[in-house]
Amino acid sequence: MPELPEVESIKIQLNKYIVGHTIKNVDIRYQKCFSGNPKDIIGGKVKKVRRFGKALVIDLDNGYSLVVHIKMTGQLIYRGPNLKNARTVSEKVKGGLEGKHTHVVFTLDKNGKLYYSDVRKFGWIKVVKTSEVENVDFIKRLGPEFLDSLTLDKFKEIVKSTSRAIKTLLMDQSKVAGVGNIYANDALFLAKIHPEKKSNKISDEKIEELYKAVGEVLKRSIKYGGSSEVAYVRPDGTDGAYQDHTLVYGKEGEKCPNNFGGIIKKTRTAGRGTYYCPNCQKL
DNA sequence: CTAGGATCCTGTCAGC
DNA sequence: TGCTGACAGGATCCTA
Repeated sequence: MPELPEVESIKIQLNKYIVGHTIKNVDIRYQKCFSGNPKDIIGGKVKKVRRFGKALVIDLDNGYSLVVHIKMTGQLIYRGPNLKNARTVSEKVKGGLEGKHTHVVFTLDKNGKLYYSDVRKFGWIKVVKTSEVENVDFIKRLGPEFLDSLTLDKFKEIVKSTSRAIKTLLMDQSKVAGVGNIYANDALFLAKIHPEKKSNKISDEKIEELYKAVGEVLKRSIKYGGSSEVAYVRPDGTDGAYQDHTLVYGKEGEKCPNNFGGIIKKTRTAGRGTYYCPNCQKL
């Protein structure tokens, strides 16, 4: 699922492809995913793309911004002059770029296009004034960013402040921004902490290990271009590769990568699939 | 404060 | 083959 590394990968590519393009037209085919006035962005030239947790912000030079949350199955795909030798679009783009899951098409100048598609329709796009981006509900509620503003001390404070299961805490965007299911599972495995462990019962040493583990897992995935487990693709239309390098996520019944004989187990916590090695991650 | 469930949505897959 | 039901999941909201 798109989490911090996936959205970061999209951000990196969009900064390469759409910056400098002017938005000529917006074709909204599924109203529900779009809010704000589309007219406000027409004529705006893309200045920069930013990321807040799992949300993307496309800043224009006319004082407006697009805030995009792709949730699980949203896709942003660019076609145009900045993408030389356009690659074949991944088969994960169901129905293709002009298929029934394409909900918004931005026509850019110089024959560019930005397609937004989303099979499950959970994602959204909002037009807001750039000065108001930080007041968008989702962004306003975000906790500190891993790999950025979240220091070890701050992380310790957050973890010690609650008795909730550590995995649930890691995925709570208001506590820590950007971590979702895949990376919570893998980081807890790397730090050898049981997903159901009560946060305030974790030792300082273990919290530090976890802090490093999350950072490591996120950075590794960014290097792989994100994880194309279900629907994630990059704006050039290609898949990321982290899904081939997960530690425990999606590996129910397989041997634990530490090779001490453990078999990866799958359970559910807070309604989410949870994978761990009962040998390495004791409660 | 916490956990748990329902909600949004549709493709996929197991089971009959 | 074709239908049905369960499942997946990020974030939010509601109830207990």
